[in-house]
Amino acid sequence: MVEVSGSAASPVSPMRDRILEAAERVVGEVGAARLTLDLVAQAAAVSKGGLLYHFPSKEALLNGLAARYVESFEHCIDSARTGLACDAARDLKACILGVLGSDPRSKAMGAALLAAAANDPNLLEVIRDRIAAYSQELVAPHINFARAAIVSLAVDGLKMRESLRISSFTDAQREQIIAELLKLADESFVTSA
Amino acid sequence: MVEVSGSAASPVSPMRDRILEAAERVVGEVGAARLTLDLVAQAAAVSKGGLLYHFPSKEALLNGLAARYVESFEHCIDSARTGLACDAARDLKACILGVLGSDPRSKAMGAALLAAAANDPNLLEVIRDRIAAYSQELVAPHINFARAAIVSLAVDGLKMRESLRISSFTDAQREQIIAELLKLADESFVTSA
DNA sequence: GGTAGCGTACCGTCTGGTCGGTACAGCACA
DNA sequence: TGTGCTGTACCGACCAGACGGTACGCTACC
Repeated sequence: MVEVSGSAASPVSPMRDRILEAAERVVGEVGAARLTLDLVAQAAAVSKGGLLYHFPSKEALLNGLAARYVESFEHCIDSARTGLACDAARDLKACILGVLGSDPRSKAMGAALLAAAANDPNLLEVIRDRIAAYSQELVAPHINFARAAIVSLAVDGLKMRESLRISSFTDAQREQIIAELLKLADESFVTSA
Repeated sequence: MVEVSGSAASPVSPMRDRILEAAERVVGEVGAARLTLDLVAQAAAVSKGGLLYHFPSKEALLNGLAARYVESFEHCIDSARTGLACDAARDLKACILGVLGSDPRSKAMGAALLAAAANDPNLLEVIRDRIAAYSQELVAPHINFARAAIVSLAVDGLKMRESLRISSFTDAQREQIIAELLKLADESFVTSA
């Protein structure tokens, strides 16, 4: 798809990223159903031809959005993990802080998910796989499964509400919730016996 | 929007409901962005003219979907509340059981929300208001706010995952989670002091 | 005959995608 | 050094079909 190396080792083309960012903006503003190639092209300050050069079809663009969504999450979680102590609840805590850590871009990322889901439910398979993998990690002898699952579900729920802009928590309440989530994460790992 | 009363006091017309149900099915199958009037009409076994008689525009149809979504939730929660003891955590528990109580229809309801959000973000205002009202109830002197919020967020998260069909929990795991949620709901109300 | 409820045919616009063309950078070669 | 060739990146006009919405007809019922 991309040359592995060469003279121009550009990180997957700046124009591609510009288009994806523009697409996220458009989705956030006019809704996923009104996401048109013309609108995206306009928002990215590129011609429709130029857009279609990088994304041969609308489906390709949506795939790009979905992929970017997943990658962004992975990256946020990974970078959150590096700053955490190596206790048992580390991964779960990284999830909390990574997902809810306010990446300015992430506001629009939820819209990307929405766009993908709206246009083609099959695009959700990437996310389904990812969630299945994470859920699997919650099943272990020393973990209170249900409690850990609730933490991860609450993270999802809050993230989703914020993406759809239907959350009504104040910043202070949000902080409280995150703190409580971290506490619950720890509690999920205390040996019950 | 709807006549308050009149000769034909039919419970908002069976055809209307048939159309809305069909719309939910279509959204679930082909995605919110491909929700077309023709497709809905076909799924409801009605002509396009008939559809447009009940919903003068696509926006009206989407409004109907959003309203149905909210009403369905209210109804589920209310009916769940009647079967619960009158303790402090009653409302929160009703939320858990009402929302997650497997209403066969509710699978498609999330898709309706999605459709509304995708086509017109403003349609989410109804839901935003509703959530704000519920969130407000969580702020009270005898409630552990953060914990109660987490319960409600986890309910949302699970509901959302199931609506988008990206949940990977087994039935047994789901039961476990619901049981734990109920436990957490109770814990939210124990007097800390 | 008037109206509610629904069907059918049709229209204008929007939209995804195609296609021919342009600008330019690198490169070989004389 | 200049000249022609080639591939990349991008532009913009255009088209065919899809889609929302309109106009109008039909039937049953009062």
